[in-house]
Amino acid sequence: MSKQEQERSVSVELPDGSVLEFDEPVTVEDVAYDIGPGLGDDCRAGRVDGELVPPEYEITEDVVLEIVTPGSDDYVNLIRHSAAHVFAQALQREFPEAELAIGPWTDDGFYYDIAGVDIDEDDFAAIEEEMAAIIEADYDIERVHRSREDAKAIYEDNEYKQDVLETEAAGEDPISFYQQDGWQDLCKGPHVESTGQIGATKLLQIASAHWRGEEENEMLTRVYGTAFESEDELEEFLENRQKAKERDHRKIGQELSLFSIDETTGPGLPLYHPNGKTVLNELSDYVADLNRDADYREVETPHVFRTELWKKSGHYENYRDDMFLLDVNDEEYGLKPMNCPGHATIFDQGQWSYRDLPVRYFEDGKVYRKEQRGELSGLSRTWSFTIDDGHLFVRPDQIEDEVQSIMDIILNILDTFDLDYNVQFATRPEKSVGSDEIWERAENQLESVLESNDVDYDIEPGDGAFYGPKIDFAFEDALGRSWDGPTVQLDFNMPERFDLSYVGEDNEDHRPVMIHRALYGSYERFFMVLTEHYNGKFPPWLAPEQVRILPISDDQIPYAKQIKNQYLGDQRVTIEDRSWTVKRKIREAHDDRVPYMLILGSDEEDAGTISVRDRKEQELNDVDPDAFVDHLETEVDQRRTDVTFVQQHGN
RNA sequence: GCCGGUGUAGCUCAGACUGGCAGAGCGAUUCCUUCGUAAGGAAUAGGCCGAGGGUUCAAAUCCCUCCACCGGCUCCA
Repeated sequence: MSKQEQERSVSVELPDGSVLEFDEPVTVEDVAYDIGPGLGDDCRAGRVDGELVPPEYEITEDVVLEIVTPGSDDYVNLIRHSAAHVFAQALQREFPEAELAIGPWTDDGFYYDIAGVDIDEDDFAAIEEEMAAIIEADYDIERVHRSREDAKAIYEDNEYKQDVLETEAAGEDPISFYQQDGWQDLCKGPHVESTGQIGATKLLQIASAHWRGEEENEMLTRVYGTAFESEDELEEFLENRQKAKERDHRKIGQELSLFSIDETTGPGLPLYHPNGKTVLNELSDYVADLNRDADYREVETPHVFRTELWKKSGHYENYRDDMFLLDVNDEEYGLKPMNCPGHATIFDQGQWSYRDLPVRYFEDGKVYRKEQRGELSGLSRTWSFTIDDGHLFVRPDQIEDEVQSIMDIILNILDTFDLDYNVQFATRPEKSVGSDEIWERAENQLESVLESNDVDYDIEPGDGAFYGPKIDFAFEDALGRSWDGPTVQLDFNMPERFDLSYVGEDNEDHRPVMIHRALYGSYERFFMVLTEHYNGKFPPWLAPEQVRILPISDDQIPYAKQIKNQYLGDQRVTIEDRSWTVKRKIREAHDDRVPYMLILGSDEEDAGTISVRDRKEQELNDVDPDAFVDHLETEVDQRRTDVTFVQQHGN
């Protein structure tokens, strides 16, 4: 290192905002010791400008630094990274022929991609036993550097590690390795100091992945696992994981008879049962109200069109392989994969003045897309689904206002359902139509709305639709997988293709801009998200069965009918008339997640009252039926999430 | 589409490795019970063991092909 460089100084900003100045060279560990000797001793890694690095990492420019110590949030990532190594070592003890690819930590654990070995989950026990032995032995985990030449020799027979040497580690010499107990792995760290510091670890599942995530590359075996500082945290994680599985919409969908997908009727083609359709209808009514309030006009288009339409729109060119095509009298038709070309055609039937715009259409439009077979899954990925699809035809000067008002509706909806979400702003993809100027303009307009609404969002470069940039709202399912929901997409392309126009103030023809927007996204997916979000306990306004009346004995069935007819004509109410014990009736109602049970015995009948029990196991006796009905109607009208009658009317 | 796993009663699952009468619990039906807060009792019915082909004296079980589902990867207008 030259003198000149040594004299250079770097500034290091710490999480509390303070800034320290150092002369180069300085490492993460040096900084830690500079702050305090205790911190220096505890320093296990650093997060430098967002990236996790080992203590020896040399800081060569101004950075933001967080010191990682046992107990800090990042420390679990070191544990998981080291657990991945322990797994790999254990694997190779059991299966010496196993070839290692890469083994990073993830949000909730780690994985290791391996090749050359045929294992399944039955092998986990043996490998975990070996892992436990390695952890028990508490081997030191040491970072060593080997020459590029040595590294190449070590991985002579491992094409994956060679690939890593040529890519991630390109230009590096020496190469960073970590070793424990004589076993080593090419790795840039960071890790914990010894295998004994891995508090608890478990292998979770076996899967597969293409090398480097490229479809043309070969398939590797991927073993997922997790690790924590303590056994308790692992237990908690496993419990949560189990609970999440219980919330799976496919399971709840069957339990509550919401929907089914039948092998005979076809894959990815959901059949909605009465209970599911009730929820869908409520959802549809809700957005129909919002749409009418925002001056949308409802339209309807058929499920099948001539493919001429998609040749015109450009979808045919891009997606014909994923469309369901039909031969009708030697003409090609296809099930519609999108609603927008139909809506554009409707717009094109009219003559429009600049004063008529924006024109806003909406339709609950069922579309059909032949998704990859391996992707079909419950309601999250289907061949047929319904989009609450809106298309706006606007003047260029109206874009921002319109996108803003769509934003308002979406944020309002998300609030109604109390949903967590992530927002992505997706920009121009490689395969796209439209000029540079058009794209830039569209992207700027969307981003400006995001900024002015103070929405947190990630930019996804190149992830936009082929016709325009978009804003996507994504939800996570019970298993942590992310799915797109609401969306706003600008489209400067389709108006061109359909030669849409309006007459401007200047009496000349002008090109409108099209905005595609969905509030739920697809009903299927949104239904899935809600089912899992509520764990099947739908808010009263959505619940397929809002009230179940439980007569104590058959003698009260007439009274039950009377209560239902007299007070609950507008609600979804059933009477449990099976000759079961009361205990059994209550248990069943809880299992069915019915918001409210009305329990009617001779006491209630004599007094003309009801006993109300809610699904939160709260109960109130001697209730005036009118008071209950009023409350329920309010909960439904206000689309409240919680059932609150008992706590609000109890003592 | 790719890799791996799994398909047995309405549901959850045993049986499969090692071929030899297709099972359990829940649910359903019928009867008894009429019940006061999370499963009352008894009996009965219920199956092309995903589909097709093969091996075998004999196939839920072994082999092949296909279909569907599950997990992951890739894709996703």
